[in-house]
Amino acid sequence: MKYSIPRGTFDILPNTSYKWTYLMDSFRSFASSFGYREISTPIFEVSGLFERSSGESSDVVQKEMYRFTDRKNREFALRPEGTAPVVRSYVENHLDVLASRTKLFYLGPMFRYDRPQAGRYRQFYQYGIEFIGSDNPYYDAEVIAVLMLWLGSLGLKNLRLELNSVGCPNCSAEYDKALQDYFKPLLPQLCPDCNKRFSLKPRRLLDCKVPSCKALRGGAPLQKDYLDQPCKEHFDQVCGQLTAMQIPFTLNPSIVRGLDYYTNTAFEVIYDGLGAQNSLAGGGRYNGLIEQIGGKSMPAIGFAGGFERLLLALEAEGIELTAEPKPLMYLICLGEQARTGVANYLNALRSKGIYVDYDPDKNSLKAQFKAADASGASYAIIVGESEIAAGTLNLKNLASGEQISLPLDDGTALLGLLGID
RNA sequence: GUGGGUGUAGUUCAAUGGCAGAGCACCGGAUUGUGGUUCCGGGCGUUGUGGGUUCGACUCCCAUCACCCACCCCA
Repeated sequence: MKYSIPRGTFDILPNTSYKWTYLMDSFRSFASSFGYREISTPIFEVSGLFERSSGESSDVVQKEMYRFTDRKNREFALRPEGTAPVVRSYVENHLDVLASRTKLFYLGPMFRYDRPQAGRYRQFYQYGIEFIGSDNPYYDAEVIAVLMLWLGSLGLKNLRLELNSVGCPNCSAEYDKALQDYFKPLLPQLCPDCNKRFSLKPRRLLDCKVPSCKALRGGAPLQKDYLDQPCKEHFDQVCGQLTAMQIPFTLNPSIVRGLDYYTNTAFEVIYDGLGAQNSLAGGGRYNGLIEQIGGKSMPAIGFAGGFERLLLALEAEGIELTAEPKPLMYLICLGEQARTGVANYLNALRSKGIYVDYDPDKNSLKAQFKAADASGASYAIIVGESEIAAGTLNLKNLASGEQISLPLDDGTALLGLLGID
């Protein structure tokens, strides 16, 4: 019986896994220097956590969650996003008592039952940070800065940061009403999806892609005209902070985050040229979420980004962050006696962190040299019967062809020569 | 969930209803003690799967599965 991988998932094979490792390490160290510390939560949680936080009506909850019950009929879901679990952990472990400001980052797989597409998978990997504990607009800018500066540090150029404020529960309700007033007479001309959006999430009317719908929203009321005074001030200050940090952004009034918990600042990083799924990362403020999940009221802001799309973007710009690891040396043996005599030496080098390639099934000198070249090794170590007898080895520089003789010791002679200790 | 496209060797692709092939990769060899180039040799693969039409199907039809792309949604 042959098995195949579940739809919408992928294996990270050795020929690309090193890129993933590099990116993850890079994110870890970048976030760390801004004071964020790693948190890891389970891959599944009680379903109610996501229903309450993301919103019962959100697509993620309605049709994209992988749900299951365990033997005692408890209802769980594979996590579709990272913020709710982090906040759950924050509340459950009383991190708010330990410090008034909490800076967290996370990495890991998320799960959504979507139709797979370019840049969209059913199991996908996200990186993200969450800042909890202050409504200071500086932190909005800091969170965005971590994201933009990190992406910039990888060498990406064609990025666009789009910014909006979705207001607080008070003023956003008023805005929704204004939108409905505007669109109500236009309903017969709008697409069926927009007709659903009208009552469910009026804001979604603003980012429909149907041309006829696009044409009708020219005179729609703008969010910024409906922000109340505190929300407006907050947003202005966020913009000011970003400008001071020299992080370019564009205002986009139609940015609507898909999950219900967002308040005030909402942003998205767009990378054109990835196909339809052009959102590299997104996030925003969620001042009401912590209380909603059972903690005490705490302002917070965060973002999440997708590794798959990031890798696509890097590839699109031809950016090679790191090369596939290659062996430093290739061990060539002639004869059984040499193989036996060199086994311990091979282990000694490898134990000291030297990547040495070796294949005991290849016999001819020619085949072993071919393998050494193919492996990309810089040096060949050549040992035959006469070397064993003399207690020496030959070290050959594969690029220059230069060859010298060294003692077959515990590796110190070789490592010393190469300046590795 | 809806629509369009595509499934042939490890891979990239040929084969117009009439014998399933090539490049690359891989393995072996050209006096098992000095490589990369070159040369020679090495492929019966359920043509994604299951049905159907036909004397005959990789080719046409139906179904199904998978992948790609788009809608939707979002990372």
